[in-house]
Amino acid sequence: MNVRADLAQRREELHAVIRAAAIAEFAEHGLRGASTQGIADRAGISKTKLHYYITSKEDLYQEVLDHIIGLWDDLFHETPDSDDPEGFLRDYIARKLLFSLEYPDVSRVFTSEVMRGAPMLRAHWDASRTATGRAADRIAGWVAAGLIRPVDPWLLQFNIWSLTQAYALHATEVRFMLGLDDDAPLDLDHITQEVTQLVLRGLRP
Amino acid sequence: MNVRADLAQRREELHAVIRAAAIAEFAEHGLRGASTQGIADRAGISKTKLHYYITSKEDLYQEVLDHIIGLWDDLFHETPDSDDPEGFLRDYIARKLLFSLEYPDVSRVFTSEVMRGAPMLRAHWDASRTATGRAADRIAGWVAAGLIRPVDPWLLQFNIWSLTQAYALHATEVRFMLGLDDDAPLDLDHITQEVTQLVLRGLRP
Amino acid sequence: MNVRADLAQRREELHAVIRAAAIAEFAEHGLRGASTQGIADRAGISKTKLHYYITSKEDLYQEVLDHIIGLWDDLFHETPDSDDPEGFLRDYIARKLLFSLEYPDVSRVFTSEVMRGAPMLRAHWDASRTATGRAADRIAGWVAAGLIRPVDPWLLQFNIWSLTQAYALHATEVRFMLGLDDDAPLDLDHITQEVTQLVLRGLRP
Amino acid sequence: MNVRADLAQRREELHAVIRAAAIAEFAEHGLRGASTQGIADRAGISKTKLHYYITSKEDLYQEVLDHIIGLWDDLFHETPDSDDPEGFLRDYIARKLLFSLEYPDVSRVFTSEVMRGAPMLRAHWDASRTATGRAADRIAGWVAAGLIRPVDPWLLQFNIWSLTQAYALHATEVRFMLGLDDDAPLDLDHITQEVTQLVLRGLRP
DNA sequence: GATGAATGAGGGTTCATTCAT
DNA sequence: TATGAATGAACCCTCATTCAT
Repeated sequence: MNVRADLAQRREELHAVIRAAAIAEFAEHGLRGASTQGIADRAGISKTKLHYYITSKEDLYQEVLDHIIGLWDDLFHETPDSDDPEGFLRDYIARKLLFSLEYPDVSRVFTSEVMRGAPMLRAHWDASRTATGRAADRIAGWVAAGLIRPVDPWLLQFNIWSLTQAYALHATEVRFMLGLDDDAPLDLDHITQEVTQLVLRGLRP
Repeated sequence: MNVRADLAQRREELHAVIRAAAIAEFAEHGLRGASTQGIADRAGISKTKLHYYITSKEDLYQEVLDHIIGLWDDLFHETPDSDDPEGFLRDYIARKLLFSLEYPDVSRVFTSEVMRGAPMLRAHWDASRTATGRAADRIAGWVAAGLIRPVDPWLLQFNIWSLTQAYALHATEVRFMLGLDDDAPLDLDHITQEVTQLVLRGLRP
Repeated sequence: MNVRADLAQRREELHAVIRAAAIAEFAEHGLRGASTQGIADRAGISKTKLHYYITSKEDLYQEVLDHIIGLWDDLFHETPDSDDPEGFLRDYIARKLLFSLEYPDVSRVFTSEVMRGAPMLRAHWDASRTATGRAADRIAGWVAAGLIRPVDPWLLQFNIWSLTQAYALHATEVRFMLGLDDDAPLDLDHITQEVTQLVLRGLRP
Repeated sequence: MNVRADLAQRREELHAVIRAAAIAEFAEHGLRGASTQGIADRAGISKTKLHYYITSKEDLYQEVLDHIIGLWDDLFHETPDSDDPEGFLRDYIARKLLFSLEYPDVSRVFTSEVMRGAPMLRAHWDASRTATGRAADRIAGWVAAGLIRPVDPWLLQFNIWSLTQAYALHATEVRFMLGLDDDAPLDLDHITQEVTQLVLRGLRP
C-alpha cells in the first residue's frame, strides 16, 4: 500500500540530496562553472543517475533559485506588522543572520546569480520589489512617527541585507582574519549583537 | 631608439585591455565559468592572440587577483593615522563606495574568489590580516578614548566592508528595486550619505 | 480455459501495435536513427514495456524486415502464370500501387535498408532473386511470343518497382508539388492509370 | 602572396572532403543515424578536427542539402527549350541516369530527407515547384501539338525521376539481382537505353 | 506481467591550449 | 609578432538496455 508512498518519499529524499549538492556546487562555481560531474560527486551518485533525476543543468539551477526564493519567503512571510521598530529589527536581523550562517551557500548562489546580471531571477523580482516596497512604507511610517530618524527606507533595507549576508558570502575571509579554522563555526550571537547594535543605534532619532 | 619603448608601451596597453576584459569576464562567471573566448571577445582580440599574451587562464586570474589587492592597497595605504574617528570613517567609507560604484567588477571578482574558498588569495591574506589588525588596534584606541562606543573592532571593519561592497555586488538588484535601468548610474552621494550616517551614528558613545 | 488464449491474443495484438510503430519510426529515421523511445511513444507504451516485449532494437528491425518480405510474398505469390501480358501487368501495377499508397512506410523501411547496403536483407534475397528470375523468364517468353517488344526482363521489373514505389518514398514531395496538404490522399486511380499506360504502351511491339 | 590563396584553397579542399564524407554517411544512415564520428572517419580526420570545420551536424546536413539542390540546378538549368520531345527526353534521361550512377549517395540523401517529411527541404521546394510547373507547361505544349499522347505532365515528371533515381537508391538490390559484386559498376548505357525506350515509346501518340 | 530506477557506452560539442607558419 | 589549424580532455546529455521489485 505504501510502496508507492515509499517510492515517492525516496525520490523526494534523493531530490533533496541533489538540490543540496547543486547549491554547494553552484555556490562555489556559479552556473557556468558548475559541472554536473561535480554535483553528482557531491550527491554521491553517478553522473548518469543525476541526469536521470534532472532535466538539465540550467533547469536544476532554476529550480535551486526558485527554492531559495521560497525559503526566504517562508522565512519572512509571517513577520508581524509592527510599530515597534526595535523589536521588529532585532527579530529580522537575528533571523537573517541565523539563516546566513546556517546556509551560507544559499546566499552565495543568490549573489552569484545577481553578479552575472540575474537573468534567471527577474521573474521573481517583481514580487520581491512589491514586498520591499511594502516594507519601505512601514519604515517610512516609523520615520513619520518619529520612532527612528529620517532614512531612505529602500537603502536601509539594502544595508541590512548586506550586513546580514556578508557573513555568508565572505565567511572564509572572516574566519581567516579572526584566525579561525576554515570549518570553525562563527560566533552567531556575537555577530548578531554587533550588527543589531550598529543598526538600532544608527537609526536612533 | 624609442622603438623598443613604443613596443613595451603597446604591450603594456594591450595587457591593461586584457586585464580589464578578464575582470569583466571573471566578475560575471567566476574562474571556472569564465572562458578565454569570452575574455578575448571583450578585449577585441582573437583567442589565439590572447593566449599569446597570457600564460594560462589561471595565471591571468591570479594576476587579476594580485592587481585587485594592489588597487586596494594603494587606495588605503596613505590613510593617515588619526584620532578623529568621524573624519577618518567619512573618508574611508566615501573612498570605498566611490571605488565600488566605479569598479564594481573588482569587488565581484574578489567576492567570487572568496565564495569558492579563496584558494588563490591566501598568500595575500597574511598581509591583509596584519593591516586589519593594525586598524583594529586603532579602533580599540578610539573605544578606549571614549570616542566611540565599545564595539568589536574586527567586526566593525567587516561590517563597513559589507556595506560598501554590497552596492557593487548587488548593483543589479538595487537598480531593479529602485526602478532604474540596468545601466543607470547609482546615486553615489546619496548612498554615501546614508551609509556614513548609519555607521557614524551607530558608533556614537 | 481460454485465459491462455486471451493472453496469447493480447500479446499478439500488442506485438502488432509495436510492429506498426516500429515501421513508422524506422521509415522516418532508419535503423540507426530510430529510437526505442520513439517507437514506444508511437505504440503508446513505455520504453521499459517495449523492451519487455522485444529483444533488442536490431531484432525488432530484423523482424520488421521479415514481415515486409512476407507481406510482399503474400501479395504476389498467387499471381497466375499468364500469357496475357496486359492483364497481368495491369493487375501487378495496380496491386503494387495500392499497397504503396496504403502502406508507404513499408516501402520506406525497405529502401532505407537497401540504401545502407541491405546487410540484413541478404538472407531473403536469394529467394527473391529466384522469384525475380522466374518472372524474367516469363517476360522473356512474352518477348519470344511477340506479345511485347524486346526488353531486358530484369530491368523491366526494376523499372516497374521504381515506378510503383516512388509514390510511397516521395509522397511528401509529390504532395508538395501538386499543392496538396501533407496528409491529403493521393489519387490512386489517376496514378495507376498513368503508370499503367506508360508501361503498357512502352512495351508495345 | 599566394600563401593566403593556398590556405583558402586548402580549406576549400578539406571542406569538399568533409562534404563528400558527410554525403556518404547521411546516405547510409540519414540525419539522425549519422554520427559525426562516422563522418570524421570517412574524411580521415579526427572528430575534433571535423568540429573545427563545421558548425554542427545539422548545419552540415543543411549545407549538404543545399549543395545537392545546387548540383541538380546546374545539371538542368541549361536545358534548351525545345519542341523536340524525343531529343529533349533522351538528353534529360541520359543526364539524370549518368548523375545517379556516378553519385548515387546524392540521391540517397535526398530521398532519405523526403522520407522523413523533408523538413529541411521546404525552403527549396518553392523554387522547385515553379521549375516543375514550367516543365509541365512545356509537356502540355507537346501534348497540345500532338507530339506525344495525352499524359499528366506532373506525373510524367515524377515517373521519370523515379525511373532515373531508382538505380541510385536501389543499386545494391539491382547488383544483387543481376549477380554483380557490390562494387561492380552498373551498365549505364544499357540502363539508359532501356529506360529511354520505355519512356519514349510509352509517350507515342 | 509490468514499472520506476539505474547504468555504461556513446552522442555532439566546447574548451584551453599548442602547433606551424 | 601574429594567426589559422589542430588537439586531447572535458563538457552536458541521451541511448539502448538491464535491474529490482
